[in-house]
This record gives sequence, C-alpha cells and structure tokens, in this order.
Amino acid sequence: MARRSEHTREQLRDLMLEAAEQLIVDKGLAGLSARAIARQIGYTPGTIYLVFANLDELILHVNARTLDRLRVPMQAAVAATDDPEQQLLGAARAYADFARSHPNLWRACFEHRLPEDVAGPDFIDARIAQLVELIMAPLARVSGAEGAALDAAAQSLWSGVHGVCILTLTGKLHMVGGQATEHLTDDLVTHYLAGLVMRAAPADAR
Amino acid sequence: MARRSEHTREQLRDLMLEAAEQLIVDKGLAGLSARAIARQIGYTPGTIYLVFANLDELILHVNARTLDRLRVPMQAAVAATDDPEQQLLGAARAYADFARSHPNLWRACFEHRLPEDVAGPDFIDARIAQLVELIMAPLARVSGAEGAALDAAAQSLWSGVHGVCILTLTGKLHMVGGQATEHLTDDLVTHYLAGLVMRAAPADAR
DNA sequence: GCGCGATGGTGAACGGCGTTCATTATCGGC
DNA sequence: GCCGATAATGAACGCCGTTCACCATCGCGC
Repeated sequence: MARRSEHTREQLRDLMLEAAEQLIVDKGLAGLSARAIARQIGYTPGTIYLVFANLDELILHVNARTLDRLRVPMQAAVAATDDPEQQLLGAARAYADFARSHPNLWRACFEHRLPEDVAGPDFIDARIAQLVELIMAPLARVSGAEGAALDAAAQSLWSGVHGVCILTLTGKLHMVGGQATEHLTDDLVTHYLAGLVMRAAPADAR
Repeated sequence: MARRSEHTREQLRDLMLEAAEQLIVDKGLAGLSARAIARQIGYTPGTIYLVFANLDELILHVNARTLDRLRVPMQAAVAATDDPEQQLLGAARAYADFARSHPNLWRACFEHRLPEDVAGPDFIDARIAQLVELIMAPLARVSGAEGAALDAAAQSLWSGVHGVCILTLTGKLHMVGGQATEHLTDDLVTHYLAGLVMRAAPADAR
C-alpha cells in the first residue's frame, strides 16, 4: 500500500474525470459514486479527496467538459450558413441532437443539484453564457432586436429548446400524439422566430 | 412496541405523504428519506414499506398531488377570459407562478428519476396530459391548427414555458442581463403565438 | 551507501441511506 | 381466557460521502 507518484496530480485528475464520465454515460448520475470511481481507476475513495474537495466538485468538472463538447456542434451549425434563421435552427437541432446522443451526460449538467446554500461555480456559468451567446448574433440579425430585448429573446428561445429536450428525453411528454424531439424544436424555433420578426417589422407596416 | 391500528392504512398513507411533502418543501428532494419521514410521523422506516412498495412510489404520489394543485390556477387562468391568447398567457403565468412559489415541490415532479428500466406510472402521465390538454382548446382557437399540428404546438409551447421556468429557477441563466421568469415566459408565449398565427393566416394572404 | 523527513495513498471508521424480515406486542373472535 | 392473525418493530445488510491517523515509499543530504 501507499504507492508513490504512480501518477501526477494532473494525471490522477484526468483519470478520475474520465472514469466519472464513463460511469455517468453508463448508468446516469445516480450510478456515480466515489467508491465506483476509485474502483475503476485502481485507487481508494480517499484519494479522490486529495484532488477534489468533494464529489460535487468532480461532477461540476465533468459537466464543464460536457458543455465544452456541446459547444462544438452548435458552433459548427452557426458557421455552416449565412442565413441567420438557418443558423438558429441548426444550433437548436445540434443542441437537441447532442442531448439525444449523450442523454446521461447532458442530463447530468442540469440534474445535478448543489446543496441549497452553495452557488454554482463561475466556470459553469461562463460555459452556459457561451452557449447563449452563440445565438445572439444571428438572433440580432433576424429580429433587429438589441439590448435587453435581445437578451430576453436569446434566453427564452434557448430555454424553450432546452425545455423541449428535457421533457421529450425524460419521457414526460409521451401522451397522445407524442412528438419527436426534433419535430418539436423545429416547431418552437420557427414559430418563435416568425413571431419575433413580425413584431420587429409587422406586415401591416409594409 | 408493535402498536396496533393506531391509524388505518389510509390515515397512515396520508400522514406519510404529508410528512414527505413537508420535507421536500423544506429541504428539497435530497432532504427526503424514509428515516426522516418515519421520524416525523412517529413510526419506524419499516412501516413505510407496509404502505408503499418503496420510496420512489411514495414520491410519485407526492408528485401526483403537486400536479393536481398546479392544475387549479392554470384552469382558473383559462376560465378567467374568453380571449384565447390571454388564456394561454394566463396559463403560462400561472405555471411560472406556481413553480416560483413552490420551487421544491415543483422541481421534485421533474427531477425525480426512476431507475433506468422502470417506466413512469399512468397516474403521473395522465396528470401531465391534463395540463397539456388545458391549453389545447385556446391554442386551436388562436391558430386554427388541429390534429398533429395542434399536438405539436401544445407540446412545444408548454415545454418551452417549462424550460424557461427550470433554467431561471435553478439559477442556470443568471448571465449578463439575466431576466425574470415572468418576463421570459411572456416573451416566449407572445412571440410563439404571433408566429403560429402568422403561419396559419399569413399577412401576405390577406 | 544510508538514514530521514516529506508525502502519496491507504483503509478503517463515522453516520447516513433504502430495504428486508424474523420477531413481538397487541388485537378480535371463540 | 386463550389463540390465531397482524401491525409494527428494530436489527441487519450492503451501500453511500467524507475524514483522518497511519504507513510505505521516495528523494535528498550526508
């Protein structure tokens, strides 16, 4: 017992994040435990606390990685065209697609709850802000909105897409005529955008 | 030990649901435990399993109650006016208001996860369907939609409002210019409806 | 070549959890 | 007044997150 320097702190950190990620992918947040991570990487639970303050912090870092990975396809969707409406549709579809392909990782980002009195760390907030900012420019272009109105549009649209993903992926919406995630995100985005554009430049005023 | 018939099964059931509800209200789903419920009602944990199959089932029944209570103000909002757009706005506001006044109960309905392989019970699905159905009639009136298109509209609109509530209430949206829940629901509903109506009867066709 | 201080890592322990079940105290009916 | 049925217990099992005294190992100074 008591090996020395088998891995550096950094290596250990990566091993733990990797193992935790795999556990979440396989069995969801509920399947994650300090003991399971330790077992997976051949250490004891105590070692985890040499690297992270507690399990919550470890999970937050897994989530940060997930949010980074989620940004890639969304960014690609925005870069794929110059039509701002298509950019927004693409981003929403990329979001929904990521959520559907990595349900447990994606859900971990939003289901994980810190203790009542602890605030989320900046490195998570910043990554969420990055995602919302991705859609700001196209949204400004289609709607002509700016300032607080633009902020509101970005937040409500993004939240809306998020809501569709959550409810369809957790099976809380499979009632009569339950619809596919993609279909509903498209419906939400196109109608919201149409309404937003109309409000900005009403047909009556043409 | 081993008191007999101090309460009937029904009374015991209600005591447990009441105690569980209070625990969730006070400390969230995470603060709920079989031992805490038992302590609260003066029984031992084992007794719970004479009434419910397991804690999950008990939580599902608390959630069913919560959904029933949520329906009341939404129904009232729909009954308060004849203008379908105002009915929809009112229902959304009622939803957001309920979520904000009973955050822990409301969140319990959506954060509680059954084991991977267990399907949600009908008595929850039915109550969610009831909520969505509340907005079907007004939505049909404003948009003229019917059939699958109407289903899709109801689901994406409701999911969207839900998403706004989740992200604002869990503090996952307090970035630059973070907006109030009510403001964002109004924004989402009005713009979505405007877009939906326009699509149904475009201004160009007038 | 050797001892020693620093330290990475351990593993046992604490108090919690959900759940099960043999056991017991109490009841209604005979 | 007994007896079978049963409501409720509480101890037990195997988990959990987290802490910490301890020790095996390393690199350094001699």
